[in-house]
Amino acid sequence: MYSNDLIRGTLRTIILKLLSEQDSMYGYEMTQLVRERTKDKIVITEGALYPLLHQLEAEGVVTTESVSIGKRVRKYYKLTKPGKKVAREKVSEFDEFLHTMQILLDLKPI
Amino acid sequence: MYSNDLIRGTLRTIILKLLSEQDSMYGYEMTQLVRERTKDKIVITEGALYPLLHQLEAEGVVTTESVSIGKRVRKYYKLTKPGKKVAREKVSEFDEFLHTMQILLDLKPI
DNA sequence: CAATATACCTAAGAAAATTATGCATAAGAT
DNA sequence: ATCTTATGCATAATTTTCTTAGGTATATTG
Repeated sequence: MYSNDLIRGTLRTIILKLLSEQDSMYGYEMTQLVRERTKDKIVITEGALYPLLHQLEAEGVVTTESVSIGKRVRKYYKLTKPGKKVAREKVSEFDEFLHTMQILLDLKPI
Repeated sequence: MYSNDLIRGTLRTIILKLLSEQDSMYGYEMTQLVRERTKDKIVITEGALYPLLHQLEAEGVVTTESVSIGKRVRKYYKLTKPGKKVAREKVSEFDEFLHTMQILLDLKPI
């Protein structure tokens, strides 16, 4: 698990990337997928995730659909058409940013 | 210039890295070096920088020395011995973090 | 001699996250 | 059977970190 300040600022990018791959996802699923892929090195907290998802919805980046699974409800999130563009731009901006940071910090490429 | 939320959380790492290369630097010099190296894509604001430098001093990561240049005063910052270790760890943690993000976001290495 | 660059600093407020809750159902373990 | 863990949503108080906006002063350049 990385210290918090590293992860700070990356959450939006991560979520948009996942949604641009998976077509449709619910919150809990996102937290688990990130844990899996990063071997618990990046853990998304719910207190950060849900407010962000609501914000994305308010911005029109995603739409939601609630689906009943037994007696529980899952809320699926899906990128809107403009949301897809936002996601592409955000990920590509982050990509560029990583390059810049590698140069700035004189880190070896992978 | 990247959107602010990307840079968020990276300032401490950047400063520690610069200090571990340059031996001794003053605040304004840091802002200029970062601008140069990143071609203005990352710009450190003074409102963020100086409080951080004071914090690093309070933590014992750096020591300071004020030097008069004509009638102006420059405040040079230098890593302490434990500070050097802190810097190495921080940069290497960030390096690892970048790798993890590249995998998570499925970005091509450079 | 005016504008820009150098050089430090702080304070108010915003933004994004953490931490701590809360509620409820489902599944697995003892 | 029942206790714990996992699933699944959510919010509210606080903290951290940054932006924005100031303030002061000297040095340099056009």
